[in-house]
Amino acid sequence: MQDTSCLSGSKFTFGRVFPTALGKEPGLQFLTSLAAEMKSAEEEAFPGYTPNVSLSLPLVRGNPCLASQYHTLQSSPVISMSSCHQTGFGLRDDNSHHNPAQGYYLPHGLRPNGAPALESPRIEITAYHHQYPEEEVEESASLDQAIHQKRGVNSIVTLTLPNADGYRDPSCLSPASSASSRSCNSDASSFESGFYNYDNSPQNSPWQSPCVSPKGSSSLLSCPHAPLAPPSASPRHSPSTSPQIGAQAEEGWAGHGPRGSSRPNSPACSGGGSNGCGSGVGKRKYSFNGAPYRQPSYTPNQSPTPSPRGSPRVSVTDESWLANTNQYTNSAIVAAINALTTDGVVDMGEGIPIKARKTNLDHSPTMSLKTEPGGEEMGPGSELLQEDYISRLPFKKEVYGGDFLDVPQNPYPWSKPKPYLSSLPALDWQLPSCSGPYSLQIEVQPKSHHRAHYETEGSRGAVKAPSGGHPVVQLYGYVESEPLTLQLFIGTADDRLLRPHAFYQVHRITGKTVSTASHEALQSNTKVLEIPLLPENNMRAIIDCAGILKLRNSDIELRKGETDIGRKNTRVRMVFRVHINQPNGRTISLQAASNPIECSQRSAQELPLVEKQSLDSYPATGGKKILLSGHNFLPDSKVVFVEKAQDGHHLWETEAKVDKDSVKSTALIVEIPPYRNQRISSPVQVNFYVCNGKRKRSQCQRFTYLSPNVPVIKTEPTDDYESLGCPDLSVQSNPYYYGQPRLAPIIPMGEDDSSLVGGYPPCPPCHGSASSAPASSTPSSSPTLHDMSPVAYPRCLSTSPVHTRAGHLASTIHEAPASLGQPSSPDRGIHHLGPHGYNQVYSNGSPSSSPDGSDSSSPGGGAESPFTLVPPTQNQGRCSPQSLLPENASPPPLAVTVKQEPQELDQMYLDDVNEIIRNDLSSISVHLSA
DNA sequence: CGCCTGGAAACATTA
DNA sequence: CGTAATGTTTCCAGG
Repeated sequence: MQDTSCLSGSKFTFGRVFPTALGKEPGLQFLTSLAAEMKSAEEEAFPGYTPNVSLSLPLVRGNPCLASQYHTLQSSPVISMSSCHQTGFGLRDDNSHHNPAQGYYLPHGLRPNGAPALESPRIEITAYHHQYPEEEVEESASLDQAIHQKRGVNSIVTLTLPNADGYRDPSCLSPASSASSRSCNSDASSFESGFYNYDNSPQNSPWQSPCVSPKGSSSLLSCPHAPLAPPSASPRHSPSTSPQIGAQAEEGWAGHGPRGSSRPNSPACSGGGSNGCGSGVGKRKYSFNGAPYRQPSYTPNQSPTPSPRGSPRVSVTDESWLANTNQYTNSAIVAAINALTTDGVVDMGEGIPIKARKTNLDHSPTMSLKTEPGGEEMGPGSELLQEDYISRLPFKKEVYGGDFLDVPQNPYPWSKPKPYLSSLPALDWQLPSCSGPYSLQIEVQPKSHHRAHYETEGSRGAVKAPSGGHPVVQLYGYVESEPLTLQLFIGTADDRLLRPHAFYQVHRITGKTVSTASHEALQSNTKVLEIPLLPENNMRAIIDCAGILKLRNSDIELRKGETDIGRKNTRVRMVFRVHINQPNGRTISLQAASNPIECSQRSAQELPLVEKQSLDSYPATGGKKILLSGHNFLPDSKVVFVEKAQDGHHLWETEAKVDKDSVKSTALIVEIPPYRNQRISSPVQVNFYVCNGKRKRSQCQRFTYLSPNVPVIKTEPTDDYESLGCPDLSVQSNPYYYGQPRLAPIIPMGEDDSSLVGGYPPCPPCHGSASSAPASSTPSSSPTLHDMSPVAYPRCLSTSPVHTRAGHLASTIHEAPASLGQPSSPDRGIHHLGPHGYNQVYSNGSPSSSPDGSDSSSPGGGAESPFTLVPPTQNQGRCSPQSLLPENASPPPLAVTVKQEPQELDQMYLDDVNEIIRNDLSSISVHLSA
């Protein structure tokens, strides 16, 4: 089933893009095919095409929807990506550049039409971007905001949606789910889903056709649906959320003051997963029960969260630095806006509800955005800004628009909108951690466990480092005297592409014990903590101001567009971003994600966690002992080695011998079991996990069996591997990647590869601290991903991944758009699903330079947008700079790396979740198909 | 008094 | 359908 669903999902999503690939082949083939296709596609699409960049952007836009979709897809996508990478790499050397890009692009590709997207995309994209940014709110209010957003409080209409949507939806299934959800939910989500759905469902059609077209992104807008959606959405929203208070109330859904009343059922529902929608809906309703639910906390006005408005800004400091940042960004922003406006506007207009538009219009002027004093206006002000963006952005607009409209009232001051945000890449985009001389690294990783607090609880403090201190992030290679802003948000830690976590939000911690100034902002429903990176501090920041807030599963799942399931989805990563303006007007955006952080009290106490392993590879003969370091190991813990085929099928599974005498809660010695085939000619990658019981498994860790004769590094072999069923193999020296192939792929590509990075392969795990987890690389950067687990989405991988990627891709594209031109990128995008997807688009500005600029992007384009993308090469971002270096050295291996991908291993764990998701997807897909 | 926490009861779902 | 195993969310209490 899952498979099916997945597949279907994928199809939907990007089906167009490479439907065949996805749809057709499930497992390995899937990858393989993808790769092939990718190549072909690329070729086709862009035969000559260069890479790039530009395209990507477009895609993105086009797909805002896509994004959503992909989100959903994501999981699977990953895999694809990998394949892509491989392909890319292998295949194209020529393209190599492209490849990378491709990877990134893939997503675009995802968009099926990618191409189309390209065109329009620009606009759309822009909007897209903007949207997010727009949202930002500042301050503490953020919480509220966040909440609102999530809940839709704000808005009006769809409050919810927006949030959800935000990235999430997209990711999620939205499409698929959306469909279902819609049905279920009804409108509410609709608007969001609107886009998503539209995309999705329609997508099939729509996308491809209409939407896809250029504006795809705008699709929302552009798409008739979109517009419609909004309306409907609004309604929904309204219903659900009503505006502010009302909304809250609604949101409050749950109402219940004390839990007593009833908790919302949510979670469980989610569990239901598939039903999800239906149930979800139901749930919510139930939850609504009238009770006001907790509003208290969030209610808008009140400031729900602790952070009161006041605090937010609190420190002058914050503002000041903010100001700085803004300043410089402003120009860029403005430019972007203008650009955006153009395209976006138009579309937007259509898509957007009247109200929204109005606002937009009004605001538009906004450019000033930044400014906005805000005042209470916050609502307004922020909205304004947003609106602008919104207008541009299809969905958001809608969403926000609606929200905004309603919102106006928001009492919160959120604040000031930071204009510049708007132009920034969406939070679900995958960005590299290194670009050119710059490298964003997590010098000190956060602890693997951090109990998140509920809104009903007081803060549980800032995330800490294993040493007792706090995480530390540093930007290397920046020699300017101008301070920068480090953004922090809570991202997912599953095997899908990194994206904002729907069930967790960063929580700003203030107080005498906090030495780092921070400021909250909202970006597409995701709270973003902005921390100053000062030259005087060597561009290093101690993150002692960030806690993690847990949102109730039921609340989130009820959202219209939300497709993710909260149950057992308790791992997160801290995601850091920095945007560096370049003299040429472009902006380089870097991202680094931390190792996974388990946020559930119970899971943290019971689930085994492998942070380090003394050996990552060994000859197939096995027999050697490995020391595993981590937590929650028990005398009866078991270590299971598994090998899965690309399609997720188990090829081999065996329990390794554990030295029970040496077992400690934090260490365990296991003997490497002999591989099933002692005559492998190339490295075979397998996974292993620690199991304390049926439902208590650690995430999968990677391990590579080497050919007795061959050295590890080999390259490629993909095929072989594939045949074996092994996902990756090799190369990886990095142990951890697993996660997502994406990483690997990385590639240099980039647009230019230029970037340096490109050259490098993905960075391995560099994380600074890395020590701990293996960090896999996650897409984002981080290494860590590991398997966290759970999340499983495994099976779907194939499918899902797609989605995801798409999403990412999209994102990538966005940036690109700006710079790159649309064109090419798009194409590529399409092709490349690339796992990498990430890479981004941005990359180079070159693009911008080039062509795109003009064209394409108009919207946000390059010019406008400030950023350029970076090339990410490594998309993964993660690379740690340092690591990178090394790796670079080893680059070759890289290639290899790419292959890998996916590991679906984890999936097993995830299964629960995955299944659910799948089910949802399947249903969705079904709908779609229908 | 308020922030942090660790623990755990009360609920909810899933097996 | 009842029960056990799991998970989530809300409370409590101590530092």
